[in-house]
Amino acid sequence: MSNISSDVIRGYNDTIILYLLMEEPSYGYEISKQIKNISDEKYIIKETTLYSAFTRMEKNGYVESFSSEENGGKRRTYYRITDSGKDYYKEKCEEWHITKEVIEKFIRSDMSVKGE
Amino acid sequence: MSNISSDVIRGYNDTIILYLLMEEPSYGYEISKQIKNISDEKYIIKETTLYSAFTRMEKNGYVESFSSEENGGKRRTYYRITDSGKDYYKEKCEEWHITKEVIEKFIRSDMSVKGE
DNA sequence: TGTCGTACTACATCTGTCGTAGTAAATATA
DNA sequence: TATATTTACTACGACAGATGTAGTACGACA
Repeated sequence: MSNISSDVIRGYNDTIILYLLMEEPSYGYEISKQIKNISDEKYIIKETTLYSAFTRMEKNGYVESFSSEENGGKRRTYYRITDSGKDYYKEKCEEWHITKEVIEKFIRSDMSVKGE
Repeated sequence: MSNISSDVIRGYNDTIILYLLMEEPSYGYEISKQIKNISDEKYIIKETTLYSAFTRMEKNGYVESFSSEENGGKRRTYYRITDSGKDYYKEKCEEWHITKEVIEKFIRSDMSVKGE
């Protein structure tokens, strides 16, 4: 129903993006559509959040960028995940299980409406 | 093993504190010890994070503070959850299930070591 | 007497998200 | 053919929450 904010997911945006880049190299617009689709419209990442994540991750060495103009002439900046990025993704997956368990100790499931 | 950072839990610190305040009114030091114990030392909230959360939540009307000097003479600032705080907690619980589902669509469980 | 545990407060900095705005090419529609 | 919409970004400032560092002060224990 309600769509969640980037702020709630903060710290996992990079992970989400890296997950998609593990399938194949991609670019901003495509990634944002995939996040929207996969999350059933529940999470729509802001453009600025997405592009700043790319910049940050390239700086950290988790992704590499390259340009392509093969298609139609419209230039895009593609990103490819690096080995370091894969390691980081893996770490985040491990951390997620711990984080989830911790948070759930403080969530009363009887107070929330399951499903939607 | 590794203990998680507040940043990952960002947006859920208030929820965690409110959960504990639903049991009974409490104060900073006590809350921080409870978080540490309940999370099996996996999450140790920073003092500054905790106290700024109190200030923010009091401003938002989720908690009310009161002083007590009954015990030993050592003064403490206690916090009590308000009805508004209970509503907020409930909302956050509902949001959590959505957030969790969304994030898990981007987590490869085969890449993470279960248990620890 | 000094250290440790308790119980905070103040303040400056950092990081990631958000809002607003603007550019520009490609494609759809009228 | 003209215009609107979609695609694909970039720039920049604001903001909120977390962090680091530091300092205060009282009580208990050795």
